[in-house]
Amino acid sequence: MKPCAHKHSHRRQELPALTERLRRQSRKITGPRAAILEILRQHPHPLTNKEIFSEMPKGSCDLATIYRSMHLLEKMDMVKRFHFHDGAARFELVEEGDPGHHHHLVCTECSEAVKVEECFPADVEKKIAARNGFKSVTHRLEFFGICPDCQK
Amino acid sequence: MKPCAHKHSHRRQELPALTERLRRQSRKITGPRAAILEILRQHPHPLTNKEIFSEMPKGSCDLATIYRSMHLLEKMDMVKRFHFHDGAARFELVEEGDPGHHHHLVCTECSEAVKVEECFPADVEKKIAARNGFKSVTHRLEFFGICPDCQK
DNA sequence: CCACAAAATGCAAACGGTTTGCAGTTAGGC
DNA sequence: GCCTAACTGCAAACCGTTTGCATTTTGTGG
Repeated sequence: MKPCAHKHSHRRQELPALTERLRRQSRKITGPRAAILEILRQHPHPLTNKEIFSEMPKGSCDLATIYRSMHLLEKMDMVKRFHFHDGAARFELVEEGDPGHHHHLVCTECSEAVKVEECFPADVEKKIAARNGFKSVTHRLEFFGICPDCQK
Repeated sequence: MKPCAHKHSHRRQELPALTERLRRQSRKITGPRAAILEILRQHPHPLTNKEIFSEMPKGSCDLATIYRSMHLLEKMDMVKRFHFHDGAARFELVEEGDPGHHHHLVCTECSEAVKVEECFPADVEKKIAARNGFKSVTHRLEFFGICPDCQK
């Protein structure tokens, strides 16, 4: 079987490589954390804490632990947090070194999300920042619509 | 005194014109609603429900009433709802007929927001929608950074 | 001008996502 | 294997928001 060659092949990070990053910061590799990372690895789409929770062998860890883990992983730049239309935060694994900045096209009916490669023009963003004297400017951009399945 | 001639003069809608829109849909002009509209008129920036609440003569209405009013006004396209970095929804008055689609540059420290005229290129958005078979696609875009005051 | 129904309000309880304090558990460097 | 920093479960609290219900108000049509 050939190595994966998708359009935008994010060759999936191995679990050991991920736990290695934890160890490097003297954070512990615990059951819950390994499970969370494995679930994120297997779902290349943004997941809510609840979704992660329900993917885990039931009773294997507390929801609060997931919330805490996601904060940790976020601070370590191992996951990126996204906000869609509903109130719940969603998380995606991020390649090491990769800023993980990208956007999604999200279905407002079923919350299905597809990655969008296009981004807001950097030079325009710079101009907006400069014009207003703001520093460290980024943006949050998501597209919303009705996906093919939900159009029926 | 000359009529206002700001850079982006949104000549402010008169209160009677606003209440007229309510009446047209056989909604009632109540104390709370008039107060809310007046407060929005005087603050050309997105306000949270709590902010609106605290601008009102204290005890003059319940927070729940504001939440309900904002839903009504939103459904009537009289206000637009925005989401910044913190969890709270914010609202801005919208000119009649105007879709009210625009963006903001928001300070992550103090939540000050300035309107941004630039928008994501419509043709690119169309392409993204078409490529994925999505219908009725819009976007949500906000810029975040540190405002001049908070840089010190 | 009044009566009346539809619309709107206050209050308090409940909600969903998220955070936190605390006491007990565990990973992993020594 | 020991010991401590790191982590966990549990339950309570938090924050923005929504809702049910009994009561009040608006403005219409008579």
